[in-house]
Amino acid sequence: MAKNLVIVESPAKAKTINKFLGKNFQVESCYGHVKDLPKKKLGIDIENEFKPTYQIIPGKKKITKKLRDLSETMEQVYLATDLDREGEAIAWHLSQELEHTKGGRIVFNQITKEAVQNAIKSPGDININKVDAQQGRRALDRLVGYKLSPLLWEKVKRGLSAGRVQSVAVRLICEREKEIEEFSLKEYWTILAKFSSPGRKVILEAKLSKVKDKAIKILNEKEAKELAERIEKEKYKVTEVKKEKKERSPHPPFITSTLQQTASYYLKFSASQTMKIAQDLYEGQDVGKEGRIGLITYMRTDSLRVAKEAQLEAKNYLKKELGEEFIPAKIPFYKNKKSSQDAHEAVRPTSIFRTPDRMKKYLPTRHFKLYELIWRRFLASQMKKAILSTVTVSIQSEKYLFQAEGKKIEFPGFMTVYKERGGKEKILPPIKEGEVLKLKELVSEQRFTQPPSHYTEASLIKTLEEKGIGRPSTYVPTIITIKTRGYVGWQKGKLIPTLLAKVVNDLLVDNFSTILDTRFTARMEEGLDAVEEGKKKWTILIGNFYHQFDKDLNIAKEKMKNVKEEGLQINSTKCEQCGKKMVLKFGRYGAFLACSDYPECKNTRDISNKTGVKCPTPDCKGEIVERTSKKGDIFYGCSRFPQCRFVSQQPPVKEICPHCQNPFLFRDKNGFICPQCGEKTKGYRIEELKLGKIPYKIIKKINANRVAE
DNA sequence: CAGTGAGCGAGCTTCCGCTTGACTT
Repeated sequence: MAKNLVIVESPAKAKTINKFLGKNFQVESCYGHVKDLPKKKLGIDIENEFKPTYQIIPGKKKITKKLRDLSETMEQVYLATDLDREGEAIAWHLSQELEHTKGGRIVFNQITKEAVQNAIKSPGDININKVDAQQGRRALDRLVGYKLSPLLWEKVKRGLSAGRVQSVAVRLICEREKEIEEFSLKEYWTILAKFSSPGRKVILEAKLSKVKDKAIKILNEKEAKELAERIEKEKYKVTEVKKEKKERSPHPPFITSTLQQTASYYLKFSASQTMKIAQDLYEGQDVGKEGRIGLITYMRTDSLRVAKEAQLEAKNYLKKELGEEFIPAKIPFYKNKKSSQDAHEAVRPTSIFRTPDRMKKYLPTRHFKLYELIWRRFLASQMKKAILSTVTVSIQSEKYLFQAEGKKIEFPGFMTVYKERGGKEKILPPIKEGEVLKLKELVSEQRFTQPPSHYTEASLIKTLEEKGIGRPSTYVPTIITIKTRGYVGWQKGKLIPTLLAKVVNDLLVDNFSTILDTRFTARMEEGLDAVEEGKKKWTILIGNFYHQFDKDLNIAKEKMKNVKEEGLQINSTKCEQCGKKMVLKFGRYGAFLACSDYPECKNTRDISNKTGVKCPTPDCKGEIVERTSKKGDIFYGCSRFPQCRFVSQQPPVKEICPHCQNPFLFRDKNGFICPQCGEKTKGYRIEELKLGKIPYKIIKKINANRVAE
């Protein structure tokens, strides 16, 4: 029987460490937090120095009892929870619930035999300042969440929620939407020339970049045509061939946020899919002789740190498999962000020698793809920089400057295993300074300045992470929460704020500007750091915050618009029964218009965003309206539903049909489709003309961003 | 890919952060 108990947070970690410690040790997991504030009550005694009431989390009673019973039979009990704030609090909670914790508090931030054995040799005490920082964080989140949410139940709709993280996330999404709505597209044109070198078959494509030493600015088709005519009349020669060498460094290994972003970009995984699959890889897969083994390190981390052992292994692998020339002179070091809690390593393969090729037959497709991505990213991070050479060719006439850019990989370095965006080579034909060129063809292309894009899960997580809002374990749950509350809808992977989100966000920003500030969390963290350093009591920190918050709350209770009772006037729609104003309210099925004279007049009306687009169904007199499904997906359907059942996931685009001149098109797989005549069209059309002696093409774009209002 | 909110009223909704396995349909 083992004499000593070691408690860690994750069962997979327990299993690994069990192997390191031998027969005298039993390693068990507490599965995260075991105690917390009660769910149904505030659990913070505001009158009494914010004294928290903790209870064993209902679902954790069994595991807590198991650990307590075990602790009775053990000589030493070591608390080996994570070394971050939350881990310290878990250790503290465990120390309250167990028979004894004589072994003490031990910490390690990488799961290697040496690190764990060293930790056992030098136990310490629970760091109460760190625990207090956690208590401060917990209390603040509870106060904000459990005071703001009920205010919203009273003022807007039952079941709503607000919090330090989710409300800022919603704010970001709302503000981005506003920028997009306010963006006005500006048309501009580019001109591309194809040159040939006399006597050779070489064709060089170059972009017009300057007119009489000034940057080009072509605003419309007429200007483009006039310019093309003048360009055609001049003589051209190569005035400069500029070569440069550039180094490109590999990305650091993955942390949770970058893993989610990159898997979204390359593999089209949702953030929660990525986490689920990564969890499977972490917990272990059956891989032949080795049996069931964890393939990657822990996937919820904010640290770029890599165990020395893993770096040496990577070096060995490179030496054996790729060659010494890929090994950098110095072992790479990636510096963490200030906000990193550094409890776990970066996400990396547990052994670089378990190559994706070898693992392939043991893994389902998606698991394989994610493993390969993690494996490549890590190996790349341990490799030499790539060296690229660029060449810029300038072709000039008296008035015009054209430029062509080429790119060549001189030494691929890390790019051998990890391809990047924009990493493609473009080789220009050999060309010398002073060479006279002949203009063969001109192409004018219509373009539009593009509005900022909607947030996706991945880009929202990126922004939150950059601002230090939320933690690796909460990015996915936060997104799920704001979706289930009805604050955001889906449209092709884009996060679109609902009317509800906009109304709630305006109320919160107006009344609680401090908390809704994107820098609020960073400021809170500074305060918590002071607590952790023993410079400030957590109760004073929270007291200062609550003092102002309570004032804001009281003002808001008085003055905040009660949308639930009065509704919100959003347009000049009149009630067709009594002539009074119709106002916006939020019901079980989303937003609707109600008569402002309720309860005297009980008239209600559906709200839908009109697009001004005719229904494409033959003989249907309906109009396309934007709607939201039960699941929160945004779609476009006929206003005559259920008589007409036309639906489209694609929004109508404000572009003229080249066939019938109907002013709206829908997006289609390969381009666009006209709702009036059914004509399919690509995303552009090309007009071919003759300009003097040379062919001249005009490419006009269909701008998919010009969504009909 | 969507059909409904307001008859009445008791009881209830909610935060962020740490971790998965044990439930039923």
